[in-house]
Amino acid sequence: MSKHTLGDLQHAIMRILWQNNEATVAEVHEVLFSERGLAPTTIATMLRKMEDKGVVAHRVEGRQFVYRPIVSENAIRSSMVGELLDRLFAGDPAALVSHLVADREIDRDELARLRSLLGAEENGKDEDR
Amino acid sequence: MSKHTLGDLQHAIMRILWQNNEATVAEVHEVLFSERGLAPTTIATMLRKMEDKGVVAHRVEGRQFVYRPIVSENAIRSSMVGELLDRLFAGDPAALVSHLVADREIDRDELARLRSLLGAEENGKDEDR
DNA sequence: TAGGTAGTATTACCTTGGTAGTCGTTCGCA
DNA sequence: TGCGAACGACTACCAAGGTAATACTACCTA
Repeated sequence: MSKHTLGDLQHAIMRILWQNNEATVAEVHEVLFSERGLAPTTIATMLRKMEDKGVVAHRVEGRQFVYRPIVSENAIRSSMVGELLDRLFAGDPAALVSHLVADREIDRDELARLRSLLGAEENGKDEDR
Repeated sequence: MSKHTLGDLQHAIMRILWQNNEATVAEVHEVLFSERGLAPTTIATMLRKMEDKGVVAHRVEGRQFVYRPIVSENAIRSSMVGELLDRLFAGDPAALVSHLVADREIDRDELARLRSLLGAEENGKDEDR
């Protein structure tokens, strides 16, 4: 059941890898440098730690490491949402949704979209989880 | 805007305080000892750290400290759900709900409840935020 | 072929959550 | 009236996320 929880930076890195399928340290750094001015070694260190954790893997190309994600965005979402669900809402997803609504995180028109979304789910989609 | 994120133990402690309005270290320990066999000093230390963070406060009664929560469960939920929303769903609550549905975290009958819930929200509740 | 450079490896440090032992004080009871 | 129990204060560690300087290595070029 994995239990892959990612920190903020780790998630930012994953987002880049998910988008590009794979990326060198330099490529990841380029994005994260302009976004938050991080040093290249920070990215490299983080990627190594993430490889230890088993969320990414790398192959060597010339003298560069090309990293790729080995857990899907959906799997991460599932485990992190599941954890939040257990911690904050005693595992009850409906309670989470009702919080969203009560908290006005979801506004009028979003509600409409949601309602129709909830109306149309006979699609037995499995995804990779 | 607070940004009060709680760890697992911290949250477990808060749950007790929210339920009882206030509690001594011994009282919190009693619950958490039977649940996870923690030492009393662990609870005391955690409570002190939490007071530093500003999520609880204490008053002295005899030689005991009586702690009370100073942030509401709703405030914690808001900040933690908000953070997850930003991290995992680019701040889009509808995307979170749709993940819940797609992931089968929400089943048939829950969907029904939800749908009616989404139908009835003219309650301009403010809560304490 | 020597030197600069690109790029990874090592090492280090800070913070926060979690866990708990030991220390010091004080209160109540024998 | 002295001693043990109760209880908070201090101190100490570990893990993980985050951040980065420094060290090392190998390649490319003048």
